[in-house]
Amino acid sequence: MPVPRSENHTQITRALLRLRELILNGEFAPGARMSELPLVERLGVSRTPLRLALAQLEHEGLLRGLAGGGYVVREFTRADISDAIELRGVLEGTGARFAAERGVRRSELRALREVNDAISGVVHRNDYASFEGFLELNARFHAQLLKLARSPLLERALESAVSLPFAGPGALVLAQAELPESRDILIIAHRHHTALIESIEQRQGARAESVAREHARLSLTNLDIVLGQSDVLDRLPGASLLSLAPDPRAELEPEPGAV
Amino acid sequence: MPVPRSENHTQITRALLRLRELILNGEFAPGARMSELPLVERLGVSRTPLRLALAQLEHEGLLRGLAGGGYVVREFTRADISDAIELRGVLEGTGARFAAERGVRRSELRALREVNDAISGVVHRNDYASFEGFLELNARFHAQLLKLARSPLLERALESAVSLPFAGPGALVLAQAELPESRDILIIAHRHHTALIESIEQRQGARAESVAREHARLSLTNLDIVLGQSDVLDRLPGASLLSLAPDPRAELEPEPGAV
DNA sequence: GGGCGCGACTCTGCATGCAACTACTCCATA
DNA sequence: TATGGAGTAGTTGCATGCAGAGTCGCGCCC
Repeated sequence: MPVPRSENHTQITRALLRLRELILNGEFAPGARMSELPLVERLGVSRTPLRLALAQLEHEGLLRGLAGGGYVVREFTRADISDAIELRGVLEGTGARFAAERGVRRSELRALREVNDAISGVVHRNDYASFEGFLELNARFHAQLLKLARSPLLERALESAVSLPFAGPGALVLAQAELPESRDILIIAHRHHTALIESIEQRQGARAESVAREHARLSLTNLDIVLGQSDVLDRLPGASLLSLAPDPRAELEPEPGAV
Repeated sequence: MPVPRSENHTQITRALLRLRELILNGEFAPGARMSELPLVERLGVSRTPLRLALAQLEHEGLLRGLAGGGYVVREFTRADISDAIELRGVLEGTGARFAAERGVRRSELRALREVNDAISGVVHRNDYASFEGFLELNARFHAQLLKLARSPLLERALESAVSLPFAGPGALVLAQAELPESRDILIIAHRHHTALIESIEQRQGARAESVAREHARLSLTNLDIVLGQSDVLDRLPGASLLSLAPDPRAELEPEPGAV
Protein backbone atom coordinates (compact mmCIF):
# COMPACT_ATOMS: atom_id res chain seq x y z
CA MET A 1 0.00 0.00 0.00
CA PRO A 2 2.78 2.49 0.67
CA VAL A 3 4.04 4.58 -2.06
CA PRO A 4 7.22 6.50 -2.52
CA ARG A 5 10.54 5.02 -3.42
CA SER A 6 11.58 3.92 0.03
CA GLU A 7 13.11 6.97 1.61
CA ASN A 8 14.53 9.52 -0.72
CA HIS A 9 13.93 10.19 -4.41
CA THR A 10 10.72 11.88 -3.37
CA GLN A 11 10.10 15.49 -4.26
CA ILE A 12 9.94 16.34 -0.58
CA THR A 13 13.45 15.06 0.01
CA ARG A 14 14.71 16.79 -3.09
CA ALA A 15 13.23 20.09 -1.98
CA LEU A 16 14.47 19.59 1.57
CA LEU A 17 18.06 18.90 0.64
CA ARG A 18 18.22 21.67 -1.93
CA LEU A 19 16.56 24.20 0.36
CA ARG A 20 18.88 23.37 3.22
CA GLU A 21 21.83 23.72 0.92
CA LEU A 22 20.63 27.08 -0.39
CA ILE A 23 19.99 28.48 3.06
CA LEU A 24 23.28 27.25 4.48
CA ASN A 25 25.11 28.66 1.49
CA GLY A 26 23.72 32.06 2.28
CA GLU A 27 21.45 32.41 -0.71
CA PHE A 28 18.82 33.92 1.56
CA ALA A 29 19.51 36.61 4.09
CA PRO A 30 18.29 36.09 7.66
CA GLY A 31 14.75 37.35 7.94
CA ALA A 32 14.12 36.92 4.22
CA ARG A 33 10.70 35.61 3.44
CA MET A 34 10.58 32.17 1.86
CA SER A 35 7.79 32.75 -0.61
CA GLU A 36 6.52 29.60 -2.20
CA LEU A 37 6.09 30.61 -5.81
CA PRO A 38 9.67 31.77 -6.39
CA LEU A 39 10.92 28.62 -4.68
CA VAL A 40 8.73 26.50 -6.92
CA GLU A 41 10.44 28.00 -9.91
CA ARG A 42 13.88 27.69 -8.40
CA LEU A 43 13.60 24.13 -7.10
CA GLY A 44 11.47 22.66 -9.83
CA VAL A 45 9.04 21.04 -7.43
CA SER A 46 5.40 21.77 -6.88
CA ARG A 47 4.01 23.72 -3.97
CA THR A 48 2.73 20.65 -2.14
CA PRO A 49 6.06 18.92 -1.45
CA LEU A 50 7.68 22.32 -1.01
CA ARG A 51 5.31 23.08 1.84
CA LEU A 52 6.23 19.85 3.56
CA ALA A 53 9.91 20.65 3.21
CA LEU A 54 9.40 24.13 4.63
CA ALA A 55 7.56 22.71 7.62
CA GLN A 56 10.38 20.24 8.15
CA LEU A 57 12.95 23.03 8.07
CA GLU A 58 10.95 24.92 10.64
CA HIS A 59 11.15 21.91 12.93
CA GLU A 60 14.87 21.77 12.33
CA GLY A 61 15.12 25.37 13.38
CA LEU A 62 16.44 26.86 10.17
CA LEU A 63 13.17 28.61 9.42
CA ARG A 64 10.77 30.47 11.61
CA GLY A 65 7.03 30.39 10.94
CA LEU A 66 5.23 33.71 10.80
CA ALA A 67 2.02 34.22 12.72
CA GLY A 68 0.12 35.08 9.58
CA GLY A 69 1.57 32.23 7.57
CA GLY A 70 4.75 31.82 5.60
CA TYR A 71 8.31 31.35 6.75
CA VAL A 72 11.41 33.46 7.14
CA VAL A 73 15.03 32.46 7.50
CA ARG A 74 16.10 32.40 11.11
CA GLU A 75 18.99 34.38 12.44
CA PHE A 76 21.43 32.97 14.94
CA THR A 77 23.39 34.84 17.54
CA ARG A 78 26.55 33.89 19.29
CA ALA A 79 24.41 33.01 22.30
CA ASP A 80 22.40 30.60 20.17
CA ILE A 81 25.53 28.79 19.07
CA SER A 82 26.83 28.69 22.59
CA ASP A 83 23.55 27.34 23.92
CA ALA A 84 23.25 24.78 21.15
CA ILE A 85 26.70 23.41 21.87
CA GLU A 86 26.08 23.40 25.61
CA LEU A 87 22.78 21.65 25.00
CA ARG A 88 24.48 19.04 22.88
CA GLY A 89 26.96 18.50 25.69
CA VAL A 90 24.13 18.03 28.15
CA LEU A 91 22.40 15.46 25.97
CA GLU A 92 25.55 13.61 25.05
CA GLY A 93 26.48 13.68 28.71
CA THR A 94 23.17 12.09 29.56
CA GLY A 95 23.78 9.44 26.93
CA ALA A 96 27.21 8.67 28.35
CA ARG A 97 25.77 8.51 31.85
CA PHE A 98 23.04 6.15 30.70
CA ALA A 99 25.64 3.92 29.11
CA ALA A 100 27.67 3.86 32.31
CA GLU A 101 24.70 3.28 34.55
CA ARG A 102 22.99 0.68 32.43
CA GLY A 103 26.06 -1.18 31.36
CA VAL A 104 27.28 -2.04 27.91
CA ARG A 105 28.50 -5.17 26.18
CA ARG A 106 32.15 -5.92 26.05
CA SER A 107 32.00 -6.03 22.27
CA GLU A 108 30.48 -2.58 22.05
CA LEU A 109 33.20 -1.13 24.23
CA ARG A 110 35.80 -2.84 22.09
CA ALA A 111 34.34 -1.33 18.93
CA LEU A 112 34.41 2.10 20.55
CA ARG A 113 38.03 1.62 21.53
CA GLU A 114 38.94 0.66 17.99
CA VAL A 115 37.52 3.87 16.62
CA ASN A 116 39.34 5.85 19.26
CA ASP A 117 42.61 4.08 18.45
CA ALA A 118 42.13 5.04 14.83
CA ILE A 119 41.64 8.63 15.94
CA SER A 120 44.90 8.38 17.81
CA GLY A 121 46.53 7.75 14.46
CA VAL A 122 45.22 10.81 12.67
CA VAL A 123 45.74 13.07 15.66
CA HIS A 124 49.47 12.68 15.53
CA ARG A 125 49.84 13.30 11.85
CA ASN A 126 50.17 16.84 10.71
CA ASP A 127 48.43 17.38 7.38
CA TYR A 128 45.09 18.98 6.69
CA ALA A 129 43.60 15.68 5.58
CA SER A 130 44.01 14.36 9.08
CA PHE A 131 41.39 16.85 10.22
CA GLU A 132 38.92 15.43 7.77
CA GLY A 133 39.84 11.95 8.89
CA PHE A 134 39.27 13.02 12.45
CA LEU A 135 35.86 14.42 11.51
CA GLU A 136 34.67 11.12 10.11
CA LEU A 137 36.08 8.99 12.91
CA ASN A 138 34.76 11.43 15.49
CA ALA A 139 31.29 11.19 14.00
CA ARG A 140 31.48 7.41 14.13
CA PHE A 141 32.63 7.50 17.73
CA HIS A 142 29.75 9.72 18.77
CA ALA A 143 27.22 7.66 16.84
CA GLN A 144 28.39 4.46 18.48
CA LEU A 145 28.49 6.09 21.89
CA LEU A 146 24.94 7.31 21.48
CA LYS A 147 23.76 3.80 20.72
CA LEU A 148 25.13 2.63 24.06
CA ALA A 149 22.63 4.80 25.89
CA ARG A 150 19.85 2.49 24.70
CA SER A 151 17.38 5.33 24.63
CA PRO A 152 15.50 6.04 21.40
CA LEU A 153 14.02 9.18 22.91
CA LEU A 154 17.43 10.54 23.74
CA GLU A 155 18.56 9.81 20.21
CA ARG A 156 15.66 11.78 18.84
CA ALA A 157 16.30 14.69 21.16
CA LEU A 158 19.97 14.80 20.30
CA GLU A 159 19.24 14.46 16.62
CA SER A 160 17.09 17.56 16.64
CA ALA A 161 19.52 19.42 18.84
CA VAL A 162 22.46 18.95 16.48
CA SER A 163 20.48 19.76 13.37
CA LEU A 164 21.27 23.43 13.76
CA PRO A 165 24.29 24.85 12.06
CA PHE A 166 27.42 24.98 14.21
CA ALA A 167 25.83 22.67 16.77
CA GLY A 168 26.98 19.29 15.51
CA PRO A 169 30.05 17.54 16.86
CA GLY A 170 33.08 18.73 15.02
CA ALA A 171 31.17 21.55 13.42
CA LEU A 172 33.94 24.03 13.99
CA VAL A 173 36.83 21.60 13.73
CA LEU A 174 37.67 22.51 10.17
CA ALA A 175 37.51 26.18 11.01
CA GLN A 176 39.75 25.68 14.00
CA ALA A 177 42.14 23.68 11.86
CA GLU A 178 43.84 26.85 10.76
CA LEU A 179 44.47 28.07 14.25
CA PRO A 180 47.81 27.35 15.89
CA GLU A 181 46.20 25.50 18.80
CA SER A 182 44.24 23.29 16.44
CA ARG A 183 46.33 20.17 16.98
CA ASP A 184 45.97 20.52 20.74
CA ILE A 185 42.21 20.35 20.41
CA LEU A 186 42.39 17.01 18.62
CA ILE A 187 44.71 15.63 21.27
CA ILE A 188 42.36 16.77 24.02
CA ALA A 189 39.37 15.35 22.19
CA HIS A 190 41.11 11.99 21.94
CA ARG A 191 41.83 12.13 25.64
CA HIS A 192 38.17 12.86 26.31
CA HIS A 193 37.16 9.84 24.27
CA THR A 194 39.53 7.68 26.26
CA ALA A 195 38.13 8.99 29.51
CA LEU A 196 34.60 8.34 28.27
CA ILE A 197 35.38 4.72 27.46
CA GLU A 198 37.08 4.30 30.79
CA SER A 199 34.26 5.79 32.82
CA ILE A 200 31.62 3.77 31.01
CA GLU A 201 33.65 0.63 31.54
CA GLN A 202 33.93 1.33 35.24
CA ARG A 203 30.29 2.45 35.43
CA GLN A 204 31.18 5.91 36.62
CA GLY A 205 28.08 7.75 35.47
CA ALA A 206 28.86 11.16 36.89
CA ARG A 207 32.33 11.15 35.39
CA ALA A 208 31.07 10.05 32.01
CA GLU A 209 28.51 12.84 32.01
CA SER A 210 30.89 15.61 32.97
CA VAL A 211 33.55 14.44 30.53
CA ALA A 212 31.04 14.38 27.68
CA ARG A 213 29.94 17.90 28.56
CA GLU A 214 33.45 19.19 28.60
CA HIS A 215 34.09 17.37 25.36
CA ALA A 216 31.28 19.24 23.67
CA ARG A 217 32.66 22.52 24.96
CA LEU A 218 35.74 21.91 22.85
CA SER A 219 33.68 23.18 19.95
CA LEU A 220 33.27 26.39 21.86
CA THR A 221 36.95 26.84 22.59
CA ASN A 222 37.90 29.16 19.81
CA LEU A 223 34.44 30.24 18.81
CA ASP A 224 35.11 33.93 19.25
CA ILE A 225 38.38 33.69 17.34
CA VAL A 226 36.67 31.89 14.47
CA LEU A 227 33.80 34.34 14.48
CA GLY A 228 36.30 37.15 14.23
CA GLN A 229 38.08 35.76 11.18
CA SER A 230 35.54 36.31 8.47
CA ASP A 231 37.71 34.58 5.87
CA VAL A 232 37.62 31.35 7.84
CA LEU A 233 34.04 31.81 8.88
CA ASP A 234 32.68 32.34 5.41
CA ARG A 235 33.82 28.93 4.34
CA LEU A 236 31.53 27.32 6.88
CA PRO A 237 27.96 26.53 5.93
CA GLY A 238 25.44 28.79 7.54
CA ALA A 239 27.84 31.63 8.19
CA SER A 240 25.45 34.10 6.61
CA LEU A 241 22.83 33.27 9.22
CA LEU A 242 24.91 34.71 12.02
CA SER A 243 24.20 38.11 13.42
CA LEU A 244 27.51 39.56 14.40
CA ALA A 245 25.76 42.20 16.46
CA PRO A 246 26.82 42.36 20.10
CA ASP A 247 25.36 39.64 22.27
CA PRO A 248 21.73 40.64 22.81
CA ARG A 249 21.66 38.80 26.10
CA ALA A 250 23.80 41.55 27.61
CA GLU A 251 21.31 44.28 26.81
CA LEU A 252 18.39 42.15 27.87
CA GLU A 253 19.70 42.14 31.38
CA PRO A 254 19.10 45.50 33.08
CA GLU A 255 20.57 44.41 36.36
CA PRO A 256 24.07 43.16 35.76
CA GLY A 257 24.24 40.95 38.80
CA ALA A 258 21.70 38.56 40.22
CA VAL A 259 18.88 39.27 42.61
CA MET B 1 0.32 38.66 2.09
CA PRO B 2 0.00 36.15 4.90
CA VAL B 3 -3.09 34.18 5.20
CA PRO B 4 -4.59 32.17 7.98
CA ARG B 5 -6.38 33.62 10.93
CA SER B 6 -3.37 34.34 13.08
CA GLU B 7 -2.57 31.04 14.68
CA ASN B 8 -5.40 28.62 15.04
CA HIS B 9 -8.72 28.31 13.23
CA THR B 10 -6.85 26.75 10.37
CA GLN B 11 -7.72 23.29 9.14
CA ILE B 12 -4.25 22.11 10.08
CA THR B 13 -4.78 23.10 13.70
CA ARG B 14 -8.22 21.59 13.74
CA ALA B 15 -6.91 18.30 12.39
CA LEU B 16 -3.95 18.38 14.73
CA LEU B 17 -5.97 18.91 17.88
CA ARG B 18 -8.61 16.40 16.95
CA LEU B 19 -6.08 13.78 15.90
CA ARG B 20 -4.09 14.17 19.07
CA GLU B 21 -7.25 13.84 21.08
CA LEU B 22 -8.32 10.72 19.22
CA ILE B 23 -4.95 9.05 19.60
CA LEU B 24 -4.62 9.90 23.28
CA ASN B 25 -8.13 8.65 23.90
CA GLY B 26 -7.16 5.30 22.53
CA GLU B 27 -9.24 5.41 19.38
CA PHE B 28 -6.34 3.86 17.52
CA ALA B 29 -4.36 0.91 18.73
CA PRO B 30 -0.57 1.18 18.77
CA GLY B 31 0.79 0.13 15.41
CA ALA B 32 -2.46 0.95 13.66
CA ARG B 33 -2.00 2.54 10.30
CA MET B 34 -3.22 6.12 10.00
CA SER B 35 -4.64 5.97 6.49
CA GLU B 36 -5.51 9.33 5.08
CA LEU B 37 -8.84 8.67 3.42
CA PRO B 38 -10.63 7.32 6.51
CA LEU B 39 -9.25 10.21 8.53
CA VAL B 40 -10.49 12.67 5.95
CA GLU B 41 -13.98 11.34 6.46
CA ARG B 42 -13.65 11.28 10.21
CA LEU B 43 -12.12 14.71 10.70
CA GLY B 44 -13.89 16.57 7.95
CA VAL B 45 -10.72 18.13 6.59
CA SER B 46 -9.07 17.59 3.27
CA ARG B 47 -5.99 15.49 2.74
CA THR B 48 -3.66 18.47 2.37
CA PRO B 49 -3.97 19.90 5.91
CA LEU B 50 -4.30 16.36 7.26
CA ARG B 51 -0.90 15.51 5.87
CA LEU B 52 0.64 18.50 7.59
CA ALA B 53 -0.95 17.49 10.86
CA LEU B 54 0.31 13.93 10.51
CA ALA B 55 3.83 15.18 9.88
CA GLN B 56 3.55 17.40 12.96
CA LEU B 57 2.46 14.46 15.08
CA GLU B 58 5.40 12.47 13.85
CA HIS B 59 7.70 15.24 15.06
CA GLU B 60 5.92 15.19 18.39
CA GLY B 61 6.59 11.49 18.61
CA LEU B 62 3.02 10.23 18.70
CA LEU B 63 3.28 8.75 15.21
CA ARG B 64 6.03 6.87 13.47
CA GLY B 65 6.65 7.27 9.77
CA LEU B 66 6.88 4.10 7.68
CA ALA B 67 9.70 3.63 5.23
CA GLY B 68 7.33 3.25 2.33
CA GLY B 69 5.14 6.17 3.32
CA GLY B 70 2.28 6.49 5.72
CA TYR B 71 2.21 6.62 9.50
CA VAL B 72 1.41 4.27 12.36
CA VAL B 73 0.61 5.00 15.98
CA ARG B 74 3.65 4.65 18.16
CA GLU B 75 3.82 2.35 21.12
CA PHE B 76 5.44 3.37 24.36
CA THR B 77 7.13 1.15 26.87
CA ARG B 78 7.79 1.74 30.52
CA ALA B 79 11.39 2.47 29.54
CA ASP B 80 10.19 5.18 27.18
CA ILE B 81 8.23 6.89 29.93
CA SER B 82 11.14 6.59 32.31
CA ASP B 83 13.55 8.02 29.75
CA ALA B 84 11.19 10.83 28.82
CA ILE B 85 10.85 11.92 32.43
CA GLU B 86 14.57 11.63 33.03
CA LEU B 87 15.18 13.63 29.88
CA ARG B 88 12.80 16.31 31.04
CA GLY B 89 14.67 16.44 34.32
CA VAL B 90 17.95 16.85 32.49
CA LEU B 91 16.63 19.72 30.39
CA GLU B 92 14.85 21.45 33.24
CA GLY B 93 17.98 20.98 35.28
CA THR B 94 19.97 22.69 32.57
CA GLY B 95 17.49 25.53 32.55
CA ALA B 96 17.74 25.93 36.31
CA ARG B 97 21.52 25.86 36.08
CA PHE B 98 21.48 28.50 33.35
CA ALA B 99 19.27 30.69 35.51
CA ALA B 100 21.63 30.30 38.45
CA GLU B 101 24.77 30.87 36.41
CA ARG B 102 23.50 33.77 34.35
CA GLY B 103 21.60 35.52 37.07
CA VAL B 104 18.01 36.61 37.19
CA ARG B 105 16.18 39.79 38.05
CA ARG B 106 14.90 40.34 41.53
CA SER B 107 11.39 40.78 40.19
CA GLU B 108 11.46 37.47 38.38
CA LEU B 109 12.54 35.66 41.50
CA ARG B 110 9.78 37.39 43.43
CA ALA B 111 7.17 36.27 40.91
CA LEU B 112 8.47 32.73 41.19
CA ARG B 113 8.25 32.87 44.95
CA GLU B 114 4.67 34.09 44.78
CA VAL B 115 3.62 31.11 42.69
CA ASN B 116 5.39 28.79 45.07
CA ASP B 117 3.67 30.40 48.06
CA ALA B 118 0.34 29.82 46.38
CA ILE B 119 1.33 26.19 45.93
CA SER B 120 2.04 26.05 49.63
CA GLY B 121 -1.61 26.89 50.16
CA VAL B 122 -3.08 24.10 48.07
CA VAL B 123 -0.59 21.54 49.31
CA HIS B 124 -1.91 21.71 52.85
CA ARG B 125 -5.55 21.41 51.94
CA ASN B 126 -6.95 17.96 51.57
CA ASP B 127 -9.55 17.83 48.81
CA TYR B 128 -9.20 16.52 45.29
CA ALA B 129 -9.55 19.99 43.82
CA SER B 130 -6.30 20.97 45.43
CA PHE B 131 -4.53 18.54 43.14
CA GLU B 132 -5.93 20.33 40.14
CA GLY B 133 -4.95 23.63 41.67
CA PHE B 134 -1.48 22.28 42.18
CA LEU B 135 -1.34 21.19 38.56
CA GLU B 136 -2.05 24.67 37.28
CA LEU B 137 0.26 26.45 39.69
CA ASN B 138 2.97 23.88 39.06
CA ALA B 139 2.71 24.46 35.33
CA ARG B 140 3.03 28.21 35.88
CA PHE B 141 6.05 27.71 38.11
CA HIS B 142 7.80 25.59 35.54
CA ALA B 143 6.96 27.97 32.72
CA GLN B 144 8.33 30.94 34.63
CA LEU B 145 11.40 28.99 35.68
CA LEU B 146 12.10 28.05 32.09
CA LYS B 147 12.00 31.69 31.05
CA LEU B 148 14.76 32.45 33.52
CA ALA B 149 17.17 30.29 31.55
CA ARG B 150 17.09 32.87 28.75
CA SER B 151 17.65 30.22 26.12
CA PRO B 152 15.18 29.93 23.26
CA LEU B 153 16.89 26.78 22.07
CA LEU B 154 16.47 25.12 25.43
CA GLU B 155 12.82 26.10 25.43
CA ARG B 156 12.35 24.44 22.07
CA ALA B 157 14.15 21.30 23.16
CA LEU B 158 12.12 21.03 26.34
CA GLU B 159 8.91 21.75 24.51
CA SER B 160 9.44 18.82 22.20
CA ALA B 161 10.60 16.62 25.05
CA VAL B 162 7.45 17.11 27.12
CA SER B 163 5.12 16.70 24.16
CA LEU B 164 5.01 12.98 24.71
CA PRO B 165 2.30 11.50 26.89
CA PHE B 166 3.29 11.01 30.53
CA ALA B 167 6.37 13.16 30.05
CA GLY B 168 5.03 16.57 31.03
CA PRO B 169 5.40 18.00 34.50
CA GLY B 170 2.61 16.81 36.69
CA ALA B 171 1.55 14.25 34.10
CA LEU B 172 1.03 11.54 36.66
CA VAL B 173 -0.03 13.79 39.53
CA LEU B 174 -3.73 13.18 39.09
CA ALA B 175 -3.11 9.46 38.88
CA GLN B 176 -1.00 9.55 42.00
CA ALA B 177 -3.68 11.57 43.75
CA GLU B 178 -5.48 8.40 44.70
CA LEU B 179 -2.48 6.82 46.30
CA PRO B 180 -1.97 7.16 50.04
CA GLU B 181 1.43 8.84 49.62
CA SER B 182 -0.01 11.39 47.23
CA ARG B 183 0.03 14.31 49.66
CA ASP B 184 3.65 13.62 50.49
CA ILE B 185 4.60 14.07 46.86
CA LEU B 186 3.07 17.54 46.74
CA ILE B 187 4.90 18.52 49.90
CA ILE B 188 8.18 17.29 48.49
CA ALA B 189 7.52 19.07 45.20
CA HIS B 190 6.94 22.31 47.06
CA ARG B 191 10.18 21.80 48.92
CA HIS B 192 11.97 21.24 45.62
CA HIS B 193 10.57 24.49 44.28
CA THR B 194 11.81 26.31 47.34
CA ALA B 195 15.25 24.79 46.95
CA LEU B 196 15.27 25.79 43.29
CA ILE B 197 14.49 29.40 44.08
CA GLU B 198 17.10 29.42 46.80
CA SER B 199 19.84 27.92 44.65
CA ILE B 200 19.13 30.26 41.76
CA GLU B 201 19.17 33.21 44.12
CA GLN B 202 22.52 32.16 45.50
CA ARG B 203 23.82 31.28 42.05
CA GLN B 204 24.43 27.66 42.95
CA GLY B 205 24.22 26.14 39.49
CA ALA B 206 25.10 22.57 40.38
CA ARG B 207 22.54 22.48 43.17
CA ALA B 208 19.84 23.97 41.00
CA GLU B 209 20.50 21.38 38.33
CA SER B 210 20.45 18.38 40.63
CA VAL B 211 17.35 19.59 42.47
CA ALA B 212 15.49 20.07 39.20
CA ARG B 213 16.45 16.58 38.11
CA GLU B 214 15.25 15.04 41.33
CA HIS B 215 12.11 17.11 41.07
CA ALA B 216 11.30 15.58 37.69
CA ARG B 217 11.88 12.13 39.12
CA LEU B 218 8.91 12.72 41.41
CA SER B 219 6.77 11.87 38.41
CA LEU B 220 8.50 8.53 38.35
CA THR B 221 7.96 7.77 42.01
CA ASN B 222 4.88 5.66 41.81
CA LEU B 223 4.99 4.90 38.12
CA ASP B 224 4.94 1.15 38.56
CA ILE B 225 2.09 1.35 41.05
CA VAL B 226 0.07 3.52 38.68
CA LEU B 227 0.86 1.26 35.76
CA GLY B 228 -0.39 -1.66 37.77
CA GLN B 229 -3.76 -0.12 38.60
CA SER B 230 -5.51 -0.26 35.28
CA ASP B 231 -8.58 1.55 36.64
CA VAL B 232 -6.49 4.59 37.49
CA LEU B 233 -4.34 4.26 34.40
CA ASP B 234 -7.19 4.13 31.95
CA ARG B 235 -8.36 7.54 32.98
CA LEU B 236 -5.10 9.07 31.80
CA PRO B 237 -4.75 10.18 28.20
CA GLY B 238 -2.54 7.94 26.15
CA ALA B 239 -2.91 4.91 28.37
CA SER B 240 -3.78 2.77 25.38
CA LEU B 241 -0.41 3.52 23.82
CA LEU B 242 1.46 1.70 26.54
CA SER B 243 2.78 -1.77 26.00
CA LEU B 244 2.54 -3.52 29.32
CA ALA B 245 4.84 -6.23 28.08
CA PRO B 246 7.91 -6.81 30.23
CA ASP B 247 10.58 -4.18 29.80
CA PRO B 248 12.21 -4.98 26.47
CA ARG B 249 15.46 -3.49 27.65
CA ALA B 250 15.97 -6.50 29.89
CA GLU B 251 15.90 -8.93 27.02
CA LEU B 252 17.96 -6.69 24.81
CA GLU B 253 20.85 -7.04 27.17
CA PRO B 254 22.42 -10.50 26.89
CA GLU B 255 25.08 -9.82 29.46
CA PRO B 256 23.39 -8.78 32.69
CA GLY B 257 26.39 -6.88 34.02
CA ALA B 258 28.68 -4.47 32.26
CA VAL B 259 31.79 -5.18 30.27
C1' DG C 1 -0.60 69.27 0.75
C1' DG C 2 -1.72 65.65 3.81
C1' DG C 3 -4.54 62.00 5.41
C1' DC C 4 -7.85 58.50 4.83
C1' DG C 5 -10.34 55.11 2.35
C1' DC C 6 -10.98 51.93 -1.26
C1' DG C 7 -9.35 48.80 -4.66
C1' DA C 8 -6.28 45.61 -6.57
C1' DC C 9 -2.52 42.45 -6.25
C1' DT C 10 0.00 38.88 -4.15
C1' DC C 11 0.54 35.25 -1.23
C1' DT C 12 -0.92 31.27 1.33
C1' DG C 13 -4.42 27.69 2.71
C1' DC C 14 -7.27 24.23 0.99
C1' DA C 15 -9.53 20.83 -1.97
C1' DT C 16 -9.43 17.59 -5.50
C1' DG C 17 -7.98 14.84 -9.52
C1' DC C 18 -4.51 11.92 -11.40
C1' DA C 19 -0.79 8.77 -11.48
C1' DA C 20 2.40 5.52 -9.63
C1' DC C 21 3.71 2.05 -6.60
C1' DT C 22 3.15 -1.69 -3.37
C1' DA C 23 1.02 -5.43 -1.16
C1' DC C 24 -2.36 -8.84 -1.16
C1' DT C 25 -4.94 -12.40 -3.22
C1' DC C 26 -6.22 -15.77 -6.38
C1' DC C 27 -5.30 -19.01 -9.80
C1' DA C 28 -2.54 -22.00 -12.43
C1' DT C 29 1.20 -25.07 -12.82
C1' DA C 30 4.89 -28.04 -11.26
C1' DT D 1 0.47 -29.11 -1.82
C1' DA D 2 3.53 -25.46 -2.54
C1' DT D 3 5.25 -21.85 -5.23
C1' DG D 4 5.27 -18.37 -8.56
C1' DG D 5 3.08 -15.01 -11.31
C1' DA D 6 -0.32 -11.88 -12.61
C1' DG D 7 -4.08 -8.96 -11.63
C1' DT D 8 -6.44 -5.87 -8.68
C1' DA D 9 -7.35 -2.78 -5.10
C1' DG D 10 -5.89 0.44 -1.99
C1' DT D 11 -2.77 3.76 -0.67
C1' DT D 12 0.16 7.82 -0.90
C1' DG D 13 2.74 11.45 -3.64
C1' DC D 14 2.16 15.26 -6.55
C1' DA D 15 0.25 19.03 -9.27
C1' DT D 16 -2.96 22.53 -9.97
C1' DG D 17 -7.08 25.47 -9.52
C1' DC D 18 -9.69 28.34 -6.54
C1' DA D 19 -10.79 31.26 -2.73
C1' DG D 20 -9.82 34.22 1.18
C1' DA D 21 -7.01 37.38 3.72
C1' DG D 22 -3.62 40.94 4.26
C1' DT D 23 -0.99 44.68 2.45
C1' DC D 24 0.47 48.12 -0.57
C1' DG D 25 -0.53 51.84 -3.50
C1' DC D 26 -3.26 55.18 -5.63
C1' DG D 27 -6.76 58.44 -5.79
C1' DC D 28 -9.95 61.40 -3.74
C1' DC D 29 -11.52 64.41 -0.30
C1' DC D 30 -10.78 67.61 3.37
